[in-house]
Amino acid sequence: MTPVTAAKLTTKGEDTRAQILAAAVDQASRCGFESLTIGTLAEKTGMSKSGLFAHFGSKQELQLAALDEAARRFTEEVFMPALKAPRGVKRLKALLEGWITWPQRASLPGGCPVDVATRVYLHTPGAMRDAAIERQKQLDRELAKAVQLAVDTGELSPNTDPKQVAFELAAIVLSCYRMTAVRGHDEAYKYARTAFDRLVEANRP
Amino acid sequence: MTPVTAAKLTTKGEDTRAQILAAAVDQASRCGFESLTIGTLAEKTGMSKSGLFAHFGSKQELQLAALDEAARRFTEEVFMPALKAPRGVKRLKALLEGWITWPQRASLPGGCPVDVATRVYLHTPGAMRDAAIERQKQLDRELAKAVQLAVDTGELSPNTDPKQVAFELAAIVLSCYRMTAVRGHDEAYKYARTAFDRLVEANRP
DNA sequence: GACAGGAACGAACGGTCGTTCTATTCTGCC
DNA sequence: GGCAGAATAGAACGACCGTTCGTTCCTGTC
Repeated sequence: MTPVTAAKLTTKGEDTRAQILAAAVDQASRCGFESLTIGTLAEKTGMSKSGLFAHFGSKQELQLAALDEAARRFTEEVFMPALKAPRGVKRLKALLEGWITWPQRASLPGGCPVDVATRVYLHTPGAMRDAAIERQKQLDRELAKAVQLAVDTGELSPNTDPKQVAFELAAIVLSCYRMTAVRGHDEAYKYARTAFDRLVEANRP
Repeated sequence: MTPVTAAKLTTKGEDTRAQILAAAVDQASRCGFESLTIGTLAEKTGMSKSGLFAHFGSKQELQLAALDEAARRFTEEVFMPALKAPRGVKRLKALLEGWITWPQRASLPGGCPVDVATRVYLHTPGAMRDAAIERQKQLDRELAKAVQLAVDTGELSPNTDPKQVAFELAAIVLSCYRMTAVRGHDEAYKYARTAFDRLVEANRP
């Protein structure tokens, strides 16, 4: 019964661990990282609590692993694709589009899981909070870099403060997520795109 | 031992209830509404679990009451003071200032509790989610009204879409809260104020 | 001072949580 | 094919959760 279509790249343990994490990210996106109970997750994956637990050793490790997995997916499904767009404003636009539409595309009904994690743990000191903040810092740096490239191409004014624009880009995304829940996707996307256009326009040379 | 400094305006029950809610808002702001356990709150107020519980009848009622109380405070401490500023851009500015600095001023280390509640319950259906979303809708309406006044005074272009500007104002606040946690108050305020100025400038007649 | 009603307490409930332990099944390697 | 070790199961634990119940205390009224 061993699959012959591919050479074995992972042990069984790594495989189930990946399955668990996929379910965990889904669950965390749906109902927040706080809702990541061992029991629920065990039921969802058809495992026993103890069997699942053994893969992580503690609930915190499970949560941290789920956060890592979510961040990995964000990089893979939002950030990397945007790099295919030519550097400059087009790439910023691709980044925004990917970012705001990702939850819908990736069937993450709770919205960007990293965002969810940050929201939940921002004010409760601990390892999860530290990890979430670190992710956000990293994101800020990447965002500012992408803005700087748009300055370098001459599409944005040399006086542009990349960190300021990164702040406003994040602002658009956060407000978009909020409005998605309050008024639905369509309206949220519309406002976000208009805000982006105005942000770019305001920083033209 | 009855206080004689004032006529009795509240019964003892109402008084302790208010004390409980004050502690609840503080706790919710610190660690999120999910952390509002009966036991923790009882310990914090020096009451017994059952004595505290009797005031609300269920945990959900307690949470809803705490959300109401937080919203009431927001209205009282952020929205109403801003109405003292002359209608138009100055009032918008006052609103933003009050909004972003409120958590610090009111010793709400977890940030605006209504925002925290929205973040936590946005994706978990139930009464708390409904209540939080209703608050946000209400806030959007008030924001758009305030923007409309700035159009009426001629400070903003007649072509201005008040809902769009309200979206971007909320965006600034959300990004400011995020950055407060990531990089501290000073930097967050600076970016927020710059973003506000740009937003106003972009909508000049 | 007796009394009624609200306010608060203390103990206990069933349930779920994360975690631990031991036992069993499965997998990969010689 | 057999064996070591990983992977999983099952039962049980102490802690805490929200909630209930009966009792006690306080407060205002006659």
